[in-house]
Order: sequence, then C-alpha cells, then structure tokens
Amino acid sequence: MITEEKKEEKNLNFIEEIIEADLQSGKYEQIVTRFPPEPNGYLHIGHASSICLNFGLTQKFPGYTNLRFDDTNPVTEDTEYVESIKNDIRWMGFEWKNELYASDYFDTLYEFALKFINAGLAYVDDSTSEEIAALKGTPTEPGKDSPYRNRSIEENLALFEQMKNGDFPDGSRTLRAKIDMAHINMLMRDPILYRIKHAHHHRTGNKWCIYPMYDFAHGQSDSIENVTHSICTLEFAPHRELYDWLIAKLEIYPSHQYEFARRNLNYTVTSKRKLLQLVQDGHVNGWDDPRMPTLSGLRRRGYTPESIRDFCDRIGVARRENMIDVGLLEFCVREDLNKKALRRMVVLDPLKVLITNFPEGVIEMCHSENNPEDIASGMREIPFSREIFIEKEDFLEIPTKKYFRLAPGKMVRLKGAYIIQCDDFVKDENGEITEVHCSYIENSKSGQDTTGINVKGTLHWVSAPHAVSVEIRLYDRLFSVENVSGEEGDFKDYINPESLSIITGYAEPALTDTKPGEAFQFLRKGYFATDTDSKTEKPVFNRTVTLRDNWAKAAEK
RNA sequence: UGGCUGAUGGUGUAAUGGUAACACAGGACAUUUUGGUUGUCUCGUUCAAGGUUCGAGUCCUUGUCGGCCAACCA
Repeated sequence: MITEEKKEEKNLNFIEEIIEADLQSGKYEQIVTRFPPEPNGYLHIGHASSICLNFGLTQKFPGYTNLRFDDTNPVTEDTEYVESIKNDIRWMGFEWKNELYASDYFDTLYEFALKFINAGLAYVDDSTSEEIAALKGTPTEPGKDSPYRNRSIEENLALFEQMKNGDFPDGSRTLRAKIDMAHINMLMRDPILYRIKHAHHHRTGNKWCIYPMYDFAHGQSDSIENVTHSICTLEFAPHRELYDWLIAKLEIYPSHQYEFARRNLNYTVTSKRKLLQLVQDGHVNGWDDPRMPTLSGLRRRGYTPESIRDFCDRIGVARRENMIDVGLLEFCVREDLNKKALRRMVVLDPLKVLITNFPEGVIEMCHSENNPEDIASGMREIPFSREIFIEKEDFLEIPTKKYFRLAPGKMVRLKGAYIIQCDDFVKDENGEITEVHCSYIENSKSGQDTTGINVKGTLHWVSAPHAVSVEIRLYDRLFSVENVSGEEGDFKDYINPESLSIITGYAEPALTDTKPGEAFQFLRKGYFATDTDSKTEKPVFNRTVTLRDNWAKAAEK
C-alpha cells in the first residue's frame, strides 16, 4: 500500500515536477491555471487533454483553474461556441473557479498599449500587410525597419487614438512593438500588437474597432489573473520569448508559460479549421455528428466522460511528437461500458429460425441478467416462441473449422433460453438461405438445464413476433489513412466513404424503454447509445464501439 | 547557410548516474450460457559514434533524423 502510494506520487509528468518544485521552494503557496479556448469552434478530443491537465493539476495541487475565453478576434467567434465549450467542460466533470474573457480586459490592454507608446516601445505602422511581410525577413535573413518606425511619441499617440476612434479602414494601420527587426526569433521582429477590425464582437458589441493580437492579450490576461503556470501546446514555444518580454516591459505579474506536445490521434483530424470545413461542406451532420472527434460528437456516439478522462490519463503529457492509436480510446470506453451498460439482444442482420417442436402460439418467458458484471442490475424477461431471428452470420451451411455456431446437425445455446439443434434449412432460387429449421432440446432451459449437454456456441436471438424494429447507425473511422495531415493534397480526399451505414435491427422488447444518451451492450455486437433523434415509436441507436472479436480476428487469417 | 525543440518496444508513457518498467496492440493457454469479461504466460525497447564514470537511457562532444518558426489567426 505504502509503496503503491509512493509510486503514484513519484510518477509525475514534467509539468507536475515543475509545480512540485515551485511549491516546495516556496515560490508559490498555490497555483493558478487556466483553460483558454477561443470560442470559434467546438471542443475536441485534443482539448480534453488540455482540460484534464489544467483542471487536474489544481485537483492534485493547491490552487484553482479559471476558464478564460480567448476572444480577441471577433470575426470568427460566437456565443454558440461559448455555450458549447462550457457545456463540454462540465460534461467532462470539471468546474472552473472564474468564467473570464480576454475581452473583459480590452480597456486595460488599451492602457498597456498607451504605456508602450509613451515608453517609446510601440509605434503605429501605416504599412500594408504585404509591406510588413516583405520587411519581415526570413528565418535566415534579418528584416528591415519600417519607414514609420521612428515616429514621435505624440504622433503615435494621436494616430493610435484615431485608430481607436474608427478613423481608419481595416488593414490600413497597425500598432507594433518596437523590438528588433533583426532578431533571430521572427516573433520578436516588431510584432503587431493591435489591428483594425470594424467588426461586431460577441461580448463588447461595437465598442471597439481595434483588437489586440494573441501575443498582446494572452500573456497579459494570464498576468491580470495571476496565472502561475500558463500551459499551452508546443507551437507556442517561440512565443514564450515575446510573452516574457511583454510582461517584463509592462512590469506586471510574471506568469510563466510551459509547453507540451498536442496529442494526435490516428485516422482523425483535430484541427478546428478542418473540423469546421467538414461541418460546413456537409461531410458530417454538424459538430456533434457521432463520427466527429469533438466532445459533443463523442458524447453522442456514446463515449463517457470517465472513459475520456481515463484515456487522457493513460496517454500522459510530454514534449515529443506523437500519434496515438484510436484503439486505446476504444479500449477505454469498452472498459468503462462493460461495467455500466445493460445487456440487450438485438439482431442486426436477421435469419429466421423455426423451432419445429415448439408449439405454435405459445409464448414462454425466459430470464437473463441485465449485466453479468453488475449483479445489482437485476434480471429481465425475454419472450421466446416458435419463430425467432438469429444473426445471418451465425449459421453456416458448411461450417469452417473451429466454427461453433449453428450448422446442419450442430447444437447451440440460445442465450437465456434453450439449446437447439439444426435439422434442416431452406434456400431460395438464388441459393440464399432463408430459413433454418431446428428443434429445441427439452429440459435444456437456461438455469434449469438437466441435460448435461455441453455446447460451445451461445447465440443472441429475438422472438420474431415480439421483435421491435429499431434504427441502428453503424460508424467506422472518418478517415481511411492513419496520418491525415501527413498525406498529400486535400485532407477531404481521404474521407472514408463508408464511415456511416444505417440499418434496421430487431430488438427484444426490453430495449424500447430508453432515453437518449443511455448505453447498452447489444450482446455479441458492441456498445450502443440511444441517439438524440430517438423516439419512443422509433428508437435510434449509435454504435459506440464493437466488442473485441477474437473470432473475427482468427477468421481473417 | 538560422533559431527553438525533441528522439526509450508496433503505439503511448515511466525509470531523476545503480537490475530498462507499466499500459495498449500482437501471440498462446485457461475460464466463460456474450468467440465479451476475467486470469496466466509470452513477444519485443534506449537514434548513431565517441567520451566521462566502478557503473550511462540519463552527463559531455559530434553527427543523424523528426517537429515548429516568415497570418493584421489563436
């Protein structure tokens, strides 16, 4: 027990190690982190890592986590996204201390800009974006000073005031920091601090027509909020130098930035730009399409927050490039659902079976456990009759070796009911098997079997007259290649055309009592979740994930 | 010809100068009224070359390979 605890404490990721050291040295008594989404899209599985990291840190160490919307670009942002983001974070099981917005600081940020101008550290540049780019240089060549770089403080003040007042059109002027056009770090070559955008902002409305850039808003917001550990992804590492420089020159609270590698999942994309395109071009049915790697899509698909948190724990946090197998995500949801999901029998591809020695018109009730992993979930009744459906793939005219399902002369157990033996089958003119004739073995009923017969196969089934038709949506991976962004050309060329197929299934009556979001295991078929489209008269289910299938694996070889 | 950053089984993550480990994936067996679950076993790893050291995945040097950096995006 003691060694186990010790081990758990010892296995810290690199950020936790930094925090542990900061706490131990007395640098901080508590930590403050923040989750800083831009409200320009829905949260996806990659964000889940960041959420678990930022919120998890302040569960593990003293302190708290804020939610801060990084809303400095009004043209792409919207309250719809704000709401979905808040909803998704709560669904994941986390609660923020303060709900904050970078736009709350626009006045302060404007003051900061003035301070910079007065200190001779910022200037208004009349150059076009092309001119700015041309003078910027390249990673190997230094840039050149803008002709507007040495305006007087008074002129800069006046011009910036006019920018704020809306005297200039979009793109005509910017406010730039005066740092060093020859700096080895491109981001330090007089970065743009403010730009003109005559656009309506989702929170400040039309109050502003100039908006701060990320670099002049993010670190400043961190500082205003006394964020101790500002955690972001690796591509922001070069920004850190600017982050620190701005805070130092402003002489404000020194937050510190730490970067970790974003988590990449194979067979999927996690770029808001690409996800937006999938939605807008109609390749999927919205942000919450169950094929989407968005949290709302995963939720609708049937993934549980527990399984996603477990996934994030397992993949950990590091600084190296990675490509995580979606198989791990699937493992996590199976493990969670195995404990929770009620078992139901649903035939997806029916084949009629006639129990020839079972009396016509008789209905016999069978019983089966709702979940063998959870005795408390109880039992349910299942009607049995002379005519049932089994899965087409569960009968073979000529069985292959090691096939222990139904075949002429063979016996199988019907789950929760009788052992049956196949006596005969019927083919249509196309050679298609349309019906199988069996006889049930007396005294072999589940729970009161006195026959001593041992069968290898157990099949799921449903009584034909009692079968309820339900809509079932089967999903496959959205992309057919492992590393979508590693491929040439348009990523949409790699969309899997068979990512969705809709079929009708035949369910036992107990399944009809369901509400959207509920999870079931369809015996031998997989985990399914009731869809938001589901109605009492027409239930709809999404396949979350199939069961592990060793037989299918063996059959492939 | 630049800067920053990284490299441990197929994948992801540990090992903080002292026996390279855990999980997933793969394979085998057992159990099983779900070919599920569970259990047992198994496979396989330090980018390379030098150096320091009694001892190097870890420290040093050089090299190789990967990622990121020239949006009025974040």
